[in-house]
Amino acid sequence: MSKQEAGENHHGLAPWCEECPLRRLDLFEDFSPSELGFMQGFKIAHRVAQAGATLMKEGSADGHLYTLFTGWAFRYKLLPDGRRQILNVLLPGDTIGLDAVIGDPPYYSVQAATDISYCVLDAIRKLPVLFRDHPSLALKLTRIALRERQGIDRRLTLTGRCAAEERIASFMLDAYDRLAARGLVRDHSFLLPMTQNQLADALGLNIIHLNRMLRRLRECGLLLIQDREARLLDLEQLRRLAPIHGGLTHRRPLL
Amino acid sequence: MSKQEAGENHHGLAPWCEECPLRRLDLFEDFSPSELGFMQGFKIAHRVAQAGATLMKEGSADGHLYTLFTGWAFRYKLLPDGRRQILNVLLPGDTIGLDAVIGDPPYYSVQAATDISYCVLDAIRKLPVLFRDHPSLALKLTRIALRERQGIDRRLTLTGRCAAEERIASFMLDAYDRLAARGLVRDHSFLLPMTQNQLADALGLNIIHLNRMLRRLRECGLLLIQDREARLLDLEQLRRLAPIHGGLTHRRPLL
DNA sequence: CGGCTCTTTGAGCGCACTCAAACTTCGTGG
DNA sequence: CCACGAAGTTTGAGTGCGCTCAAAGAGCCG
Repeated sequence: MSKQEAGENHHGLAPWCEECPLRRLDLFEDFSPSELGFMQGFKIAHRVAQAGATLMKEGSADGHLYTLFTGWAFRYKLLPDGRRQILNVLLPGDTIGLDAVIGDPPYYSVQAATDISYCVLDAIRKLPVLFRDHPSLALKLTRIALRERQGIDRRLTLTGRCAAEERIASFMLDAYDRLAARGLVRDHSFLLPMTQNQLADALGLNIIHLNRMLRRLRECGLLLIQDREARLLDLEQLRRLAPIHGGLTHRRPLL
Repeated sequence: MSKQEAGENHHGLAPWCEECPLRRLDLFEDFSPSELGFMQGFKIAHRVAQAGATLMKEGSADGHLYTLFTGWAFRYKLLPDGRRQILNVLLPGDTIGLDAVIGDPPYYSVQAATDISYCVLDAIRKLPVLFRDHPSLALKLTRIALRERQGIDRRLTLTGRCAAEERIASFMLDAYDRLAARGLVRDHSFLLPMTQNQLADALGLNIIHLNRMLRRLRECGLLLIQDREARLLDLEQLRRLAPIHGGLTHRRPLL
C-alpha cells in the first residue's frame, strides 16, 4: 500500500464558504450570515488527496478538523493482528476528525476511497472561540457528533443482529439515500468506489462470503455491482429485505 | 414484561450537585463553581426506578436529559421482528438521552437493569442557555457525545471482527475497568446484573452459544459468573484474549 | 510479458445458530 | 404447605451460515 501525500490547493476550485455548492443542497441546514462569516475564518485551506491517501492516523492528532467536499472516504479501526473494521463511510459534507474537539488523538484512521477534496478547519485555535462566541455553531457541532453516533448505532445493530443479505441490503439503501440527497444518483444507480474487501470490512463479513451473497442478490434481481457502479434493480424488495433503512431524512447540520 | 413506573423523589437521599459523591471520584473532571451553580438550576428532580423500568422509549421524547446516579441501565434498539441489539451499558455518571440536544425523538430505548436512581435535567428549557452562557459546559456535552461514539465504535469493531470469546473477554474487562473507577470492584469481582439473554444481545451472540462460551471460559479458569456476580479469575489471560481493552482511562466529563 | 490487485469459484470445515427439553430459582396463589 | 407458572440457566443434538484454504480468471500498469 503506497502512501500518498495530500496536496495543498489555494487556488481555482476551492470555493468560499458563501458560495459553497454543498450548502445549497436541501440536505443541509441553513446558515446565518454571522455563522458563515465565522466559518470563513475557521477554514484555513482547501486540499486534495488521492485515492488511498491516509487523512488521519490512529494516535496522531494534527489539531485540524476536516469537511469532506468531494469524493468518498472511510473511517476504520485496526486490530493489532491486522483485522480491520470500517466504522463508517464518509460522503461530501461529512465532518472528519471530530475528536479534535476532545483534544485526544483519534483512536481510528481515515482513508480516502477516491480522489477527494476537503476543507481544513483550524480546530485547535478556533474551537474555543467558536464555543464562546457562536453557541449556534457549537450546538451544530454537538448535533453532528450525535448524528454520527446514530449512524454507528445503526451499523452496530445491523452487524450484531442481522444476516449477511440484510446487512448488504441496508448498506446499499443507506448509500443510495445519502447519495440521492447529494444529487449523485441517476436511474437507481450510483458510483460505489469501494473494493469488496472494504465492503466486507464495513459489513463485518468475510470477503468471499460477501462475494457469494452479492451474486445471490444479483441472481435474484435485486442488486447489480459492476465496474465500481451499484445499481439497485428492485428497491421495493431491497427495502423489504433490509431490517433498518430510512430515518435519516431530516436535514443535517453542516460545518 | 410488566411495565413499572418511575417514581419521583425530592427528599432525603437526593444530593445537591455540590455534594454529589460522583463528582468526588477521580474518574470525572473537576467542575468550576460557576458550572456547578448552573448545574444546580439545570437539575429539576432526582428520581428512582425499579429494575426493568423503561426510562426512554424509541420515538417519544420528553425533553429531559438524565444522569444515571446509581445502578445499571442499558440502551438498545429493537428491530421490527423483535430482535434486539443492546448498544451500550450505562453506569453511574453516564448521560442518558443526549438526543434531547437534537430535539428529535430518540431512535432507541433505555431500560433499567437494576433498581436505579438518576438526576433529571431540564434539557429543553435550559440547553439553549447552557450553550449561550456556559461554553465550557457545552464543550463538555460535546465531549460526552464523542466519548459515547468511541464506546460504540469499540463495540462495533468487536462485534464485526472478533470471535465470541474475544467479545466476552473484552466486555468483561471493560465492565471491570469502568466499575473499578467507580469503586464498585472488590477482589477482581463485581456485581453483573444482566441476564445471559441481555449479555447475548449486547455482544451480538445467541444466548445458547454465549452460555457455552461462558462455560468454556470458566473451565479454562479465566472467568466465573455466578449469582449475578462476575469474577475475573485470570486478568492477564483475559487481557491477552481481548483484542480491545483499556484506552478509556482518561478522566471523563460529567454533567 | 510478468507482477499486482481485485474478483470469482470450488471444496470443506467449524463456529455459531436452531430446535428441543430438563433443571433451577423464585414468586404467587390455592 | 405444596402446586403451579414464569423466567432464567444449562445441556444435547443437529444444521447451516459464514468461515478458511486454494486457485483460477480478469483488469491494469510498468
